[in-house]
Amino acid sequence: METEMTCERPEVTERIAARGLRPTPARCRIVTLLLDTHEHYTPEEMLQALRQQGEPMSIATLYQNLAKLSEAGVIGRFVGPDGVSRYDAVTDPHHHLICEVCGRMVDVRAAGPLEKIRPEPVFPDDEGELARWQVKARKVEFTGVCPACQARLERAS
Amino acid sequence: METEMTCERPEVTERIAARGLRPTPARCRIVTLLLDTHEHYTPEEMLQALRQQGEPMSIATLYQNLAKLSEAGVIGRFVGPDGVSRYDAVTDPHHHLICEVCGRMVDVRAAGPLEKIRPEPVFPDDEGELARWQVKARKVEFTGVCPACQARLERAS
DNA sequence: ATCATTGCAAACTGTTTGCATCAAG
DNA sequence: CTTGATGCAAACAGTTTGCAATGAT
Repeated sequence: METEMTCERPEVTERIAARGLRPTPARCRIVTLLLDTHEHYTPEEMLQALRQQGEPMSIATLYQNLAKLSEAGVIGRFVGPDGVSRYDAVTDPHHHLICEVCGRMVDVRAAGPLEKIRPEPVFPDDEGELARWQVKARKVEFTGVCPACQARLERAS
Repeated sequence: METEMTCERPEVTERIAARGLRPTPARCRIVTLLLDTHEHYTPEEMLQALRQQGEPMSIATLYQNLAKLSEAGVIGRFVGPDGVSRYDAVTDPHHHLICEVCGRMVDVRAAGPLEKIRPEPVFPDDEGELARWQVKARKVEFTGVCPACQARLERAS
């Protein structure tokens, strides 16, 4: 039972250390997993993935480290439409494209005049107040049908 | 202990019945609350609001009815950034403007060439697959600072 | 020696379900 | 009389925390 003291990959070690966290084995495994896939894992899914790699981890340790890593900006975190936290390796602001059939989600950038999109009131009474908001950012959630589901739907029709 | 058999307001009764649900007292109170405010209530907040109006309700009844009402399209539902469900009276597709300081959220429409905003890959490997997605909708989450928080921040500086 | 990390178990929060009671069609 | 609504209590799922053992500096 040898204990690996740092990550195998210097890339990972550096990424963690750069944010002032110690690159412990648990953290390295988490970050490596996220970097190698472009998945948006829930904690539970990560646990399974790590278990399959023969590198299991306590659920408490996982949650503790996910919190630290995401607070430090080493990994990204958001809450899915089902209310469950999800984590990914992309920390820069980005957007999501979600398949309305299977729920799959891919990271995307938004091309086009995003800054030109402005909020306007749904309720007329909000008009005045809305004008005094300072709008700083826009995040777009694209929904549609992924290629795999399009094929499946066609076949079924 | 008289039992009100339908809503006081025909508007509310109709809205519920139009979707094939019986306008029971509990449902009427929920829908009335959402129509009268433009809040995005969590179930817990609704419970408090109803209690203050002297019309409390069992938490189970509340959850059961929120599920039915939102599935039937009588009310809108979404999951907030904290992972907690929130409900509002707006069922048409719309967008949100969120204060990054206090978390307040208002319903907005998106003005501008929203259809012109298109997803493009973050990872080059996704390029080919991304082109084959069928993009159907875009939802924008605006973030910024609300007038009240702007004032508070100014005062503090 | 000190401080951070790990991980088990227990606590907590938001949500759902089983079931008995009550009201409506 | 049959079906649906209510509400209490128990069950659940995701997440957090207390704490003791372990490992790193």
